[in-house]
Amino acid sequence: EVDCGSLLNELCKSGNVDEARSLIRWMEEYEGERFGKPNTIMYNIIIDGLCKESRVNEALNLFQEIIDISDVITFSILIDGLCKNERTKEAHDMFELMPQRGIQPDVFTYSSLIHGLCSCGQGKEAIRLFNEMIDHDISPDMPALNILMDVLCKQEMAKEGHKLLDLMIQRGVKPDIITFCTLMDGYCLQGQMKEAVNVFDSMVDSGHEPNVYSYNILINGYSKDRKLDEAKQLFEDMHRKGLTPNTITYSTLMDGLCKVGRVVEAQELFNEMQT
RNA sequence: AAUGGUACAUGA
Repeated sequence: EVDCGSLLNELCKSGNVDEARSLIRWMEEYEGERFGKPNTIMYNIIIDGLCKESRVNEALNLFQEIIDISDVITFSILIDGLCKNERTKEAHDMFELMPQRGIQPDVFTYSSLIHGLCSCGQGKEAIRLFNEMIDHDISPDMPALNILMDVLCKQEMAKEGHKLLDLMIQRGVKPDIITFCTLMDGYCLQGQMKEAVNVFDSMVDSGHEPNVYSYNILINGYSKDRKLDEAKQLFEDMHRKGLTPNTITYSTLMDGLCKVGRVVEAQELFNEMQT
């Protein structure tokens, strides 16, 4: 059973959802002879695999077939899948149908929907849901807090986000590198580079080695603020730390340079990137 | 120890 689940998982994660699906069909057919019935976990693996390939309709069809054995994970997978394919309305509907099936949303379900709503500009509703989650005595874990941080930041409420960070520290919850990066990006979005750099420093102080995300975020902040010398400086710092810039690093910096007319430097970067 | 959620750029 467990090994079969692992196999299905391997297949899905390596882009062979169809193989995994046939395997399940096979199990359904030979049920009782060699194997037992496929269980909820196995179906969840397939449904998630389909969603991750943007085949949400197929995922929904399979869901209809196995709705009687679906669980909170099945719902979370579908809500996430719908949201990531710009179908937040349906995700929301599905969320509201859960209690009718006797399934209560958990922190993953809320997080998926909150994140989805935030990504399609429904920050207010996202915040309302976060509060609803708290009211239901579901305590936010690190990813859930990071998602809330992102919601606040994308609403240009970096200052509120900063309060959330302080609150976490005060309560003995150790923010992770994503918490810091998300807040840095929030300050960058509002053009508050001094604050962003402050967060970068507190990130380092709390023992997190900056990664490519941390640098990309600050480089982007400076670029958008037309401070290309600072941005280039960070690009150098990054090298000195032994970090390898990625495509995002290059396109961020090249875009910034182009937009202030430093096209030659952008071209140089482009050449460097090819090697 | 089989399944779900979180951070960065450009472009249409």
